[in-house]
Amino acid sequence: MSRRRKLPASFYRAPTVEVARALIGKLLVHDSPEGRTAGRIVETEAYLFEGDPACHAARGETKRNRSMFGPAGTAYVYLIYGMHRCLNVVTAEPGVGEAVLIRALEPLEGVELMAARRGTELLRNLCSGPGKLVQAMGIDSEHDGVDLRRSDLTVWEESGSEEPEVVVGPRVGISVELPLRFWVEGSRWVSRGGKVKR
DNA sequence: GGAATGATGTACT
DNA sequence: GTACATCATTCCG
Repeated sequence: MSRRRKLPASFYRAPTVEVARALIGKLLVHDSPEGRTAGRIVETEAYLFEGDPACHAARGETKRNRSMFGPAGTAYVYLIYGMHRCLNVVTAEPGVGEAVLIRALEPLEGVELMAARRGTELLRNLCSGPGKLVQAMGIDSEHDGVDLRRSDLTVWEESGSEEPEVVVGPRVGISVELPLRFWVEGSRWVSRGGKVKR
């Protein structure tokens, strides 16, 4: 039987690319009044302050990206395309302005609650995209700026769980071609309908 | 004050 | 594969 341990603060302070890679296989858990939902992270993307124009923090601190400049282990939640929200994990030292976008989860707990929130029965459509997983997990703008170690939204690692095989490729929807996207090789839970390009 | 834009998802061909 | 819904933030004037 595997045991769960909350990720220590030092985990998030590592270089952003390392954190993005290491977050694959970890567990995202949300305890909401409706119940608990949890999933295994299978896809992430790193956003760097240096040389990465696609990073929200690239042009300095604004009202929206304020939490990206907070301490490592802070959640950064923002609205995209006027209708979807995305969840990021702030990394590195405070003030650096780097983060990891959580792009897809393998649903583990509270699957029925996820399905109700998403309005679909199809398991593969619950968390296979940044906007989808935010909706399925019941995350909203209230979670922008919360501490992922001391709030209802937390990240865990499982002792004894096998290390997934992680592969790297270019990010999705970004014109800047950098190998900053990480996902589990062959996973059916990743975004883009599982059709991954390397 | 106003217009352009986007780290997406869904529906439809 | 392609169209488009929809709005907070950003940037320009």
